[in-house]
Amino acid sequence: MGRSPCCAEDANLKKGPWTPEEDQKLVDCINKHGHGSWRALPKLAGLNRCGKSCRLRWTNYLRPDIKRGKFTEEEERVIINLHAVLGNKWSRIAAHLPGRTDNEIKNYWNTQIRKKLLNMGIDPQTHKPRTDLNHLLNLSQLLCASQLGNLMNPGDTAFKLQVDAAQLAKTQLLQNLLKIINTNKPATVDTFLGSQNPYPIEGLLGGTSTLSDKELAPTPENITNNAGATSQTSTDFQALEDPCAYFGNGFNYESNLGMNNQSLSNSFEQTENPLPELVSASLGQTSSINQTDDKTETAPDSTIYEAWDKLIMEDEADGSYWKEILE
DNA sequence: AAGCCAACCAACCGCCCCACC
DNA sequence: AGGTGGGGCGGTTGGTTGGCT
Repeated sequence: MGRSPCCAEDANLKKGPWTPEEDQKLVDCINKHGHGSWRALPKLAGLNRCGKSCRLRWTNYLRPDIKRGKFTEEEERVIINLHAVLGNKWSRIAAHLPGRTDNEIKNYWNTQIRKKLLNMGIDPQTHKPRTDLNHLLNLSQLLCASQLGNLMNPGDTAFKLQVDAAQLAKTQLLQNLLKIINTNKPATVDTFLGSQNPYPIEGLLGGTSTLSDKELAPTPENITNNAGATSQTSTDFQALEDPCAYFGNGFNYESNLGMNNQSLSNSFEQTENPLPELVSASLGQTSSINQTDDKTETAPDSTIYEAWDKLIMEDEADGSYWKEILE
């Protein structure tokens, strides 16, 4: 099935990094003849490369209008916003960023933005709060370990420390769940970018992260970046050429993504409770993404509550702890 | 100084789409 | 209408680089 590779007929074609000489040949040839046919171009240029490789080298590196260097904050916001609308359509996203190639944007997304969103507790694919429950599982494991240890080694100070840690974790979990219950604002990428709490999920769980420290450790830089994004409004979308055009008639990406001014102003008014709307985002609000990708959104919520129930059940043997907290 | 590791990014691969015959 | 070829796209790989121990 499928077509054979364009250059399969000649296994002697060169692959790998381009030399300056090859670059020069390619540029000269395109300047002289243009690139009418990529397949014919290598022969014309005197290159032992396949046409596809030439095209890639030209479009991703040698084209004169390519803008190199670091992405600006504005470019980054445009990428995030467009990705929320378009998904991994890198070439479509690149069309809105003059001088940037799809490959460059894709790399930047995978190496920088993706990590930033994960840091903020946002799923980079759905642009919604992460729904993996590794944190809860870890917490549960910690609780099990502490309880088991307590049973087996009642006099062991190390296990007592574990028990203390587990109780601290419980306290934080309870406090954060109460906050969430009292929170009812819609979740969008931009409310997270504008949030004062850049680690919504981590905040919920009091920092029992399962990602590596490098990936998730709150850094001054991250916090600064997030704070700097608080000025973002829907004008970021307005600044784009016309994202609506992608969807033909009737698609209102602003309202579907919760990007209208009302929701934005609401989100900024609630800065006294910076936690994300983990509950309302999936139980209440239904964005277009929700509607098209519902299958990924239902199970995690119930699992969160199951984990919560499990915690309560585990503590039922000794209910005094919860009585103390609730009092 | 050497080795290890993580991050970055250029380039490749395989598939898809579309124009042309 | 169906086959074929070329170009384009998105995912992935692997080489390079820089930081850390």
